[in-house]
Amino acid sequence: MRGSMRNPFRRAAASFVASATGMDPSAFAVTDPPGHAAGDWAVGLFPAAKAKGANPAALAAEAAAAFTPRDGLASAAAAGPFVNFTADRAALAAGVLRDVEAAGARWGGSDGGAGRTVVIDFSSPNIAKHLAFHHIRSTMIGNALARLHRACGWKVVGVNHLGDWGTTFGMLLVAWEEWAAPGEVPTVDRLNDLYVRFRAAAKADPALDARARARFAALEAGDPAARALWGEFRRVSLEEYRQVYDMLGVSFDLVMGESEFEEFLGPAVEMLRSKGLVTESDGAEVVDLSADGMPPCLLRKGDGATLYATRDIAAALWRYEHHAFDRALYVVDRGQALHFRQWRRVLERAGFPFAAAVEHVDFGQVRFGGFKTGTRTGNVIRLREVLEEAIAVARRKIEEKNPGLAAKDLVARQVGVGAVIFNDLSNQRRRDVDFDWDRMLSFEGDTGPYLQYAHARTASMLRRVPAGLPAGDPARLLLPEEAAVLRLLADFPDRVEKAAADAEPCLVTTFLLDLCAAFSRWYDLGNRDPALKVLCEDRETAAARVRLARAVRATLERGLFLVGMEAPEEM
RNA sequence: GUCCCCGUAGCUCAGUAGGAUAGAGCGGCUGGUUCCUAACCAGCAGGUCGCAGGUUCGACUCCUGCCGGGGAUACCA
Repeated sequence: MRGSMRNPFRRAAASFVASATGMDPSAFAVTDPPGHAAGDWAVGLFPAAKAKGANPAALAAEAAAAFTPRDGLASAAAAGPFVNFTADRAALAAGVLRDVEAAGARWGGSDGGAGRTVVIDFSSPNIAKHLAFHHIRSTMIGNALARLHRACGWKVVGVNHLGDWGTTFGMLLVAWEEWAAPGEVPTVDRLNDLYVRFRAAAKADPALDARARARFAALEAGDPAARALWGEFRRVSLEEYRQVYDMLGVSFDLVMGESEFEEFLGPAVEMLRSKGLVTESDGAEVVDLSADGMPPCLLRKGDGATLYATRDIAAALWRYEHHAFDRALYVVDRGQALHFRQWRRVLERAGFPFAAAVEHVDFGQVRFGGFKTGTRTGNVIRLREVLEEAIAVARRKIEEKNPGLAAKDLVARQVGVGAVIFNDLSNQRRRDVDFDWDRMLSFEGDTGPYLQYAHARTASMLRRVPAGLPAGDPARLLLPEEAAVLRLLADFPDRVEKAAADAEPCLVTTFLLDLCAAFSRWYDLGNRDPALKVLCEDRETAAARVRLARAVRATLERGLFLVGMEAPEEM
């Protein structure tokens, strides 16, 4: 955790050490002592030792000796080169509860992004195909980043940039015209099959590819029949996707297809040409990037058709023109890293100041049975199928564990979908993921349902809070297990901010796991000793613990929301 | 060939400003439920942090090389 953090206790620790050594607080990292046995927070004196050429242990001893209680810190003790700080327990509880309660629904957020706009390109499937399981990656990472940025005060424009243009649609037109039954109404299922069938057929008969190119050319030229059919393909795809997005709880501010950028492609190429960036190579128009150690960026094929890079350049220009972003995130798998490096370099070379604000938020690929999944290889698991299976498993669990539950179907959806979402967001996004049904459908251990379960337990407990409890004095929260929970709660705003800044949702999911573990340990104390229950006999103590439980519940709900998960009250 | 990512416990992963005995979950073995929801908690076993050098007072973390896995590498996206 950095010195510029918002956690007031960490700040206090850093600023004390800074004042004791005459340095800037930002020079010091505030860490967690191993197992928190020696204190709540620790500061290593290494930076000061380096600056002064002194022994860090001596500096730590000196600083600890000079410590007087302040800002919620009760004591400081040197341990080798570290100073370990222990919170004043009552002040820790009072400070954290006050912050959580005062922030209300905005807890964890900030106004750090106020006045700034971020455009987030996510999900962005190619239409006329199923949403495959791997689409969950861009969709849920992007959705989490959108929510995280909003929580940090940014204006967010979430864009679903549909792949609805290109020679693929020439193939589909040919396939449909060739193989569809008279009067047949297209479905995504059917289109997906036709696409696969076409590719197989084209292997044997190259003439089909030529026809596909011709049909796409007709589509581009505005051929009414081609346009109408394409429009129908697009419509049924969007309807199918809408259902899956609804299941996932995902929405967009803008749904735009590549087709809509058609008119900007020519001008974009001309603009680059006017800047002297376009050269001809083997009949194609390219931006030479050999000086940057990269292959050329192709703008136009030999036959004059534009490419992916052309469209992304035009789209970036459009987005800056219409949304004047301060940050633009492209949540796209790592396989396209070179494309995005080239694209960004072209924007830089063209002299656009916003080129520095665009980021490829890359993520690892999904593999199944050792192979990359994808429509082209036929190694496809449908996202919808995974979600439905998870919901079914959740439904069975509910029947087994909580048969009296009222809204079984609703909760089964929340939990099943939550399990799948959490599974995707629980690791660093850059890691490749192996699709594994057992892990996906596991509801125990470090899983989404574990988080939701902890939330449901707090909610359930809070429903039983007796009337007329006193206000709740934080000074009653003196158990070490309570301190552990409070320490974590105090870190929540920093984690949210860092997750947005690093575009890394797993900073929130791993935080939530830590919080749940700390909460569960605290809660479990009541199984051994009724006096350690939240709702214990002593009304003063119960009142204080209820406040802490409410803070935990609020943080779990908020954290789950930020990563795109539901927080059921019962399960 | 070149470039990028990864390599931490049997499995899946945290550990990311270089700092105190490397932490979880799963799986295995032991315990805990007259219950604020056990979808939980506690304990035990399990590690040459891929290998070899280097920088440093100090390296899982930074640098170099090697090995292993994955990806990318101009007219697909």
